[in-house]
Order: sequence, then C-alpha cells, then structure tokens
Amino acid sequence: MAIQRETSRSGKAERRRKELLQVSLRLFSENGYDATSIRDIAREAGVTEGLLYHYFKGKKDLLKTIVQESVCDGVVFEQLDQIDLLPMEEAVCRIGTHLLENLKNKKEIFKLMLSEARLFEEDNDHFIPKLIYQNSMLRFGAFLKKRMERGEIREMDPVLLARQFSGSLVAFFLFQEILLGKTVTDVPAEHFLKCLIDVFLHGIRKCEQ
Amino acid sequence: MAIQRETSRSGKAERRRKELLQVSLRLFSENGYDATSIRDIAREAGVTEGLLYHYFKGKKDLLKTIVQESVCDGVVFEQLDQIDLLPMEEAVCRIGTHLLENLKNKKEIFKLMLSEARLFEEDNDHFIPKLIYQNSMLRFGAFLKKRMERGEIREMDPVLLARQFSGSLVAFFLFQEILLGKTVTDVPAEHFLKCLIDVFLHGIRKCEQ
Amino acid sequence: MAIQRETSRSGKAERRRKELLQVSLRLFSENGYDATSIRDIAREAGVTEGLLYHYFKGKKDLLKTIVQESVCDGVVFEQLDQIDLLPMEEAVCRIGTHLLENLKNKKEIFKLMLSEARLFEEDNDHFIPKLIYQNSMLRFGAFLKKRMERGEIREMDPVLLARQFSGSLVAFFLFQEILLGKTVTDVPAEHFLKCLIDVFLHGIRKCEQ
Amino acid sequence: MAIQRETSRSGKAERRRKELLQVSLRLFSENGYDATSIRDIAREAGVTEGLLYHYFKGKKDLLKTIVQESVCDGVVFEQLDQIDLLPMEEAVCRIGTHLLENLKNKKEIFKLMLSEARLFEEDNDHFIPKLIYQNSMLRFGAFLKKRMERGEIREMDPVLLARQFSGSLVAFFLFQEILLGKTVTDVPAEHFLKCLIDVFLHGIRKCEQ
DNA sequence: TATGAATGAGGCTTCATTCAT
DNA sequence: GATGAATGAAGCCTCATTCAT
Repeated sequence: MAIQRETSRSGKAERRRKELLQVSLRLFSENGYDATSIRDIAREAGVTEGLLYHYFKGKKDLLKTIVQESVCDGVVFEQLDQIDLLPMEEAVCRIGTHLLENLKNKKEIFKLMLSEARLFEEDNDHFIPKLIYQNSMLRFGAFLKKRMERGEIREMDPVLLARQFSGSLVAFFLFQEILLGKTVTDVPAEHFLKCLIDVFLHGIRKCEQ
Repeated sequence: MAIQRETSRSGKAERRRKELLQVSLRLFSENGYDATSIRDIAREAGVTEGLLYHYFKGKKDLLKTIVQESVCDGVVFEQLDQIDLLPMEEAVCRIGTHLLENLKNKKEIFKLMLSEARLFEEDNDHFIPKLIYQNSMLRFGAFLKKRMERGEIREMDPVLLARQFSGSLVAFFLFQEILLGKTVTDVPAEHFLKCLIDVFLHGIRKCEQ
Repeated sequence: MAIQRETSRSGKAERRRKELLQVSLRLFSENGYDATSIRDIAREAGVTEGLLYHYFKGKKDLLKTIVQESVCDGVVFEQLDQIDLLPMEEAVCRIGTHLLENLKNKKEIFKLMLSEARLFEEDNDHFIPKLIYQNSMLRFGAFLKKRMERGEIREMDPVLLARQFSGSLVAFFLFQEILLGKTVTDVPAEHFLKCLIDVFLHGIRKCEQ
Repeated sequence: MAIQRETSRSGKAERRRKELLQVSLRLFSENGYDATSIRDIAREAGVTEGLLYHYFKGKKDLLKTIVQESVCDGVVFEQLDQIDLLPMEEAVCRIGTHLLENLKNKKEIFKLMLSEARLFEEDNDHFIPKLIYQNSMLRFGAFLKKRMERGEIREMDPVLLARQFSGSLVAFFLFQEILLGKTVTDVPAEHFLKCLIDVFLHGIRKCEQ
C-alpha cells in the first residue's frame, strides 16, 4: 500500500538516527543525562520508545555516540599549524576566534561534557573530552613554543599559557551560558575576547624596558 | 520553646544534620544530583532513609540547604577592600591566592554548582551561584577600577578583566578536577597561578614605551 | 496513525484498561480511595504496578476516569421527558423505579462519590457528582412543575419536592449498603419504594377537602 | 520553677484530651480518616506527635473515642416519648426540628460516619453508627405506630415511614454539606423541612374523601 | 521497521508508632 | 507529662529495557 515512500530506505533511517542524536543532545544538555528519560527523547523526536532501541543499544550508547560523532568531525585547534607564519597578533586573534566559534557551535556538547564528565570515566583510555582538551592544549602550546624560540614572546611554560588563555574564554562562555542565562548583564563574547587578547598579548610579549 | 540547644540529645541531632549535609554534598558532587539516591546518602551516613526526612523536607531541600549553608558564610572576595593599599603586585597575588584557597576548600560545592546549575533556576531571584559570581566580579572589578583611577594600570573594562583573571583560574582548577582527575599530567595549581599573575600583571600594567 | 483498533493486541489492551477501571472502582468503593493502594489494584487485576501507569497517569487519574466513564453514559433522569403524558401515579412510579435501578446498577460509583466527594473538589467547574445531582433535580423538578401547571398536584417548590423524594430513596439505599450491610433487618428496596411513592403521591396531590 | 501552673493537673490534661479529640474530628471529617496524619492532628493541636500517644493508644483509638464520646451524650430521638401527647402536626414538627438540630450540631461526626463507615465494621456487635440509626428508627417508628393505633394516620410499616422521613432530611442536609458546599443554590434547611413535613403529613394522614 | 504493552527494579516520600531522654 | 529522634513498612511513581506482534 505504501507507494514510493522509500526513495532510499537507509536515507530515512539515517535521518531518523541523526534526529535522535540531535534531540538527545539537546535534552541531555538542557536537563542533564539522568533527568532526561528515553520517553522524553522519543516523544520529542516523534518516535516510539521501542524504536529507539533499533538505532541504539540503549541510553548510554546514545550518549557515547553523541560525544563521538559530535566532536570528532572538527577537533579544536586542528587547523592551527597553518598560522605559524602569521604575525603574533593576528595568530592569537585567529586562535581565539576559532575557539569561540567552536564554543558557540558546540555549545550543547561542551556544556554536557562538563556537567556529566563522570559518565565518560569508564572508558578510561578513550575519555574523549579529556583527549580533546589535552590535544588542544598541546597544539596551542606548540604554537606558543615556536614563538618563544623565535624570541617573539617571553619564555614561560607554553601549555600553561595555552590553558590560561583558553580557560579564560571557556569560563566566560560557560558562565554566560550556564550561570547568567539570558541576563541583562550579558556581554558580547567578542568584546570579551578582544580584551582578553589585548591583555594576553601584552602579558606575554618580550618587553625590555 | 526551650532555648538550650546543647544537651546531649539535641547535640547529637545537630551533628547528624551536619553529617547528612556533608555526605550529601560529597555524593552530589561526585556522582551528580540525579545520580545520587536518597538511599545512597542514608546508607553512607549510617541512617535510615526515613530519618532523612526528619531533618530535611526532601532531596531538593537537601541541595538548597547545602548551597545556602556552605556558601553564605564567606562570600568570595569578601575581604578584598583591605588590599587597596597594597602594591599592585601583592594585591593581585592575594586575590589569586584567596580565590584558589576558596576553590580548594569548596571544591565540592563549586563543582556541584556548575554541574547542576539548572537545579537552582527555580528561585530565580535568589539563585545563589549567580549572585556569588556577580558579586565577586563586582568587587574584583571595583578594586581594579581604583587602580585605574590611580593610573597604576591601563584603562579597560574592570569587570571584564576580573572575569578574565578569575575565569582562567577557575577553569584550570575545574578542568583539573573534572576532566583530568588524578592524572600524571597534573600541574600544581600554585604553579599555574604564579604564571597567570605574571602574565596578567604584565598585560594590564601601564607600559609607556 | 493506524485507525484499526480491534486487532488482538489492542483488543487485549482495551480489555485490560476496562478491567483496571472496574477493579479500581470496586476497591475504591469497598475500602475507600485512600485505603486502596495501587498495589492492591494491580494485584487484584493480575498486573504489575508499573503497567497501571501505562494506562493511567496515576491514582487520581484512575479515579477521575472512573467517574467520567461510569457516569456520563446515562445521566440520571435522562429519559424523563417521555413521561409527561403518563398518569401521575405511573409517572412517579417510573421515576422511582428508574432511580432505584440506577442506584442498583451504579451502586459502587454512587457510594464512592458520596464517600470521597472531597476528592473531586479540585476541578471545581466540572465536579461531576455535583452536576449530576443538580441536573437530575432540575429535570425531576421540571416534570413536577408541569403537573402543577396542569393542576394535578399542589403548588410547591418543585425542586424541593424532587430532592425530598429522591433523597429519601437514596438515603434508604445507601444506608442499607453502608450502614446495615448484609443484615437480617434488610428490607427490599422495592418495598420501601412502594411505600415512598404511596406517601409522596398522597402528600402532593390536590386534595380538595 | 514552674509556679502555680497546675491548678488541677488533670484539668489541663483533660482539656488537652478534649482538644485532641476535637481537632481530630474536624480533620477526619474534612479530609477523611486516611488522609489525616497523626502529624496533622498534632500540629493543629499545638502538640508533639509523641504526646498524642499518652492520651490515646493510636490513630484508631482516636477515631473510636471520637465516635463514642461524640454521640453517646444525646442520642437522636432520645426525648421523643414525651411527644406522644402532642397533636400529630406539632409532634412531627418537633421530630423534624430535633433531627435537623442534631444534624447541624453533629455535622462533622455524621459526615465522618458516613464517609468512613467501613472503619467501624470490626467491632461488629457495637458498630455505633448502625446502632444509633436502628434505635432512632425504632423510636420514630414506635411513635408512628401509636398514632396508627389511635387511628390518626394510615396503616403502613411505621419504621419504613420513619426511614422515609428521616432519610429525606438527612440526604438533603448531607448533599448540601458534601456535594453542594457553599453554593448559591443553597436552600435553607428549615425551608426544606417545612415542605417535607407538609408533604409527609398529607401523605400519611387518613384521608377518606 | 515500528509499535506499545509489559516488566522489575528502584526512586522519593509519608506515616504510625516507639523510645530514650 | 512531654519531646522529638528514630525506625520500618508501605505508598506512589518513573524508568530503562524487552518482546510479541
């Protein structure tokens, strides 16, 4: 009876799968993993609860898949090497902008990873949030190290500097999202970033009086 | 009616109450609010579940009480005014140290407040974590503003600077706690703080070329 | 989506639902709402407690559904208009018989509604027992009014007369059910009704000395 | 230390006991037996829960005591014999008024007895509500029987007549209390009673056309 | 694929009652 | 008399998951 419905059977299935992941991510991020029920997800996705188990092994599998698929395609600071040739100022500006873009685009997953970090601690080896964080700091650190070697900035622990800069931006973003919500005191992130870059650059530059 | 409170009976009761709060805070912080059951708390405290409801109205009340009693006696940056007379370097150092101490002492509650921020959103007026954050940043900002007026540092949005400095430290601390856990890559927070202060001071000082 | 409803699966479901309602009504009526536990109902229906929540939102929903579905299909005195043409004697007899039938058939629900009236007071607008009572009295009253206008009976407040007649029968029936239980002193309701009609007709007839 | 507090130790105790009974009756009547907790009663009476068990054996004992003490001092229709000499009209009027007074004064206990009748079924022999009802109807019936023997009214089953008259009034009163609450449609009970007496007297009188 | 009935375990909470103080 | 801490059982409900259809 159903005619011409299945232009591509796997197409519809794939769309369903993606939507389930999307809905799950949103709900997990908004309400927390434990406070989100399978029923919530199914209802929001317009699907029955049972069907969810055709696409995923269970609730935990949903979470794991979300983290894997959401983050792997575009790890933070992946294209950072290309900026070794830029002037310091512009390079740091790109790094900051890149990080901010990432935070904005992956707001939900970042919030989730922080709130529910403990849920990933089982696969201790492949705890993805941890890896992302460490790799990103290493890349950023490597970039700074080169500049130190070129004598452009002061000699300091480069990874600590990276954590300092990134942490500042991440904290600003998350506090704005998590704590302040939509408050009048909101400040545009770009405004903050500009100030941060300014201070950071002044702070690390070689400044022989 | 009776005012005496320290008889052996009410003393024990008070101790119980405190222990319940303490155990709850630890479990909430470790496993998350939703993932911690009343049974867990009662078991850990060596108490029947029912008794918990003699001391608290319910699970939510437990959380609310924790936040109120844990935080209110010592808001962050409360004694900050006293340092207006110190040299800039030492002042910032004190601020940083104070914040770090706070983070260390109230590690559990800070982690909880960030992870489960959504749980407090109901009492929109008295959302304590938000208030603490805002007040702290205002105090820190006010301190910086005075220094600007004295011409000791550059003119910039003082609250943004405060958020920048604090966010960096908080992010470092929480990431270490939440993401990295007890990893070999751990860096002593004091080390990080020293570096942060260094860069920050350089970054904001008035640097007449 | 699918409109067919009578497959063997959904058929069984519907039967289950009905049985749950039936069992609930019986237990609520026998033991009272508060004294009947969900477990009691589930056990009696041969079902797990959890399943009950697949069919109903909760205990209160069970009660609400019972009242709605039990009563709405056949409001008391609904077919009363058709008797305006009958001789007074037979008309009142039919009314009484109709009411008695109703009391017998819906014994459980009537007992429940009276015993647990307070449970319905929330939906103040649609408090069904109240509406049923009021509507029934209005219909009965309208019938009597016509007879007064035709000069067949004395002029009195028709609704009060209706309440007088009905209340007498209801009280008899419920007392027999509630207070006396299965006692030897039981009197057949039909016997009482005959006496009631007799006195009532004599009492309201126009009796020109 | 406590001076001159105990004018009569048992006086205070007795007052407490009475108040506990009074509060219990009110709450049981308003919310039902099962829905009223010991804590509710204690709180409302300004007493701790534990103390309640010095005065009563438990919740059930409270209920039993309420029924016994509330009703025994002034059973319905107790002074009815004195009216055998009155004219029929006035006699019935007194009976009705007496019943109505009783209903008004003991509103709470009557409502409770009807709602929670099942709670008394254990002492099957001394089920007080049942006894009261039966005794009252017997007395009323005896009164009517005498009038029949004197030829003042028609020959009918006197107890049935008593139940008819009383049931009507009781039903009116309880429906007004339970179902209608404080509604605009309320009718003064005295109004109803007058109508009831009128019809009843007409209905039972010997009326040879 | 897709449904939704069914389960069993566990979660939060209330309560009548006891008892040391 | 009086308190209120403590208990254990039970109550209502939610949930992740399975499975016949």
